[in-house]
Amino acid sequence: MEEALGVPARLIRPVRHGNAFEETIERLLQHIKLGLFGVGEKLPAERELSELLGVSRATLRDALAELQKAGYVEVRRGRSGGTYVSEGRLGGLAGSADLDPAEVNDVLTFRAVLEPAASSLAAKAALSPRQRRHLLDALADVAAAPVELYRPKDARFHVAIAEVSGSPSLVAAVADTRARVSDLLDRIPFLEPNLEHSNRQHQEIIDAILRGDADGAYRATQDHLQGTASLLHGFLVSPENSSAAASDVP
Amino acid sequence: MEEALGVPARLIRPVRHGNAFEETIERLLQHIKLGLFGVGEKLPAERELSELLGVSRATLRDALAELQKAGYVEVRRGRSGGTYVSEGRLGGLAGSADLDPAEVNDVLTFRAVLEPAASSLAAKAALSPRQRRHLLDALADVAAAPVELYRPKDARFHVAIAEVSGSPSLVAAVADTRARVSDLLDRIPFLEPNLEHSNRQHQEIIDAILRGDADGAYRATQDHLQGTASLLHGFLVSPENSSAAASDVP
DNA sequence: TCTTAATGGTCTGTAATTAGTCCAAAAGTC
DNA sequence: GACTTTTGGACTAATTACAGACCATTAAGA
Repeated sequence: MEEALGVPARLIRPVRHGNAFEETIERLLQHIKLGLFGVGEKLPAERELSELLGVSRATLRDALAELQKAGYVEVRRGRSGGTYVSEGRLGGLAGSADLDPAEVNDVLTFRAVLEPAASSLAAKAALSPRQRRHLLDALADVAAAPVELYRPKDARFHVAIAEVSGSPSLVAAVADTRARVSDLLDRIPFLEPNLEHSNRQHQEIIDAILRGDADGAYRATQDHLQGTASLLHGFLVSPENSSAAASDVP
Repeated sequence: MEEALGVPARLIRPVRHGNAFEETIERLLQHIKLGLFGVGEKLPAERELSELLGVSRATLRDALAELQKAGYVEVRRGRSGGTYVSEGRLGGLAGSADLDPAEVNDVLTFRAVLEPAASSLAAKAALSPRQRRHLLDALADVAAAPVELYRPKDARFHVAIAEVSGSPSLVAAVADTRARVSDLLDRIPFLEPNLEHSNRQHQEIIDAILRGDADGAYRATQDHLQGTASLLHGFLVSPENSSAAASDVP
């Protein structure tokens, strides 16, 4: 695992991860899967969305056409038409497929760094009434979600916490990492999650944040992540792979 | 600051930040400024580098030509020729220029999340002799650096800590954030940094990591970041901008 | 010394991407 | 019902980016 420490090649990452078309599809899919655009809701208009994504309308349209063909969205034209997120079609096909241990460790470690910190920052921030409302809305939303919509609502909830932490970079990192975890979860057989337990933990996190208890929020979030971490680690056979990933960070 | 909470538009980021040419220049510059390629050292060969950066050789060459024109690198042809990092020309022109308070807060907050966590993870990991050596080398390197080379060596040191933390994503995030801080520092008048104090803190961090003291490493890193944070905050006039940024995360 | 290998330098054809314009449908507004 | 606005749909020309082949230069190695 540890070849070439310090050799620049190890630290040089690709500037681009595929062409604009592919990256746009991936980004849109990420937003849909993370519940950023709820089922049945409308995406921004093409002209606006292409602007937001920093991509030409032509490229965006190619990507949207692909998503439409795959059944993720429906497109209607005319005034108050637009691109609408389809029902169903969430959470991929629970095919097995091999988890890359390095990817699992990386994403779980990184997430264990980001999310508890986000909760802690949220607790320390002087939250406006709007922000409190936002958190409570997200909490209620995930608590009310049926099992098949749980994952996106859950993701949306955790991103909401990052949103009130005051750092856009942190929000982006949390969203990216959630998407990566989601992709990993799509690759393992579906296990009925313990929604009640999860919701209780969500409540704890929010309670701690709203009463300004940074340490409590940090620890509650840490505990909450543990479940997914163990689940994913359980699907890595080799006992060598466990390492310190997803363990706590003070 | 808090308009449109939860509205998707806020969470949609550009897929690309400019064209491939610009992104490549920026990335190379980042690597040079962060001391990834030391002064006088040779960058990987064009064919290899273009592969690593995921960009065509033509585009990479355009970018290198630009860097050459700006005096950052020198190019020699023939066998064992290549692209060499020039002396001098580091650390931009200490022009004043306006700091964007949002950017300052974002980057300092994010960094305060990432770096202490990286140190803590490094302390918890079972470090191989090579990894310990890598850390000690980086430490010695920064301690021996003359003032004009301090910034890149310092950055390299902190990236080295992230490298042994076991999460490539964390390494990338730390490197990116360091680069952003560096850009901000370039925009304020040069203040002679207290190198001795900084080096003592580096030593403390490494000591804690090597003896496996995660909490100690976390706190030492937190303290170390405080200096830069105060410095940058000092250049933001409005008292409203301080917020919780760069404060500690449990 | 001669050969070879590693490197940057140059060119060409193709594909992806963009910006811009105009068209067509649907729904609101008067 | 006629007009206007908002939306997706379709085309074009220009630019950017790419892959690949080939040339030129230099130093290492036989």
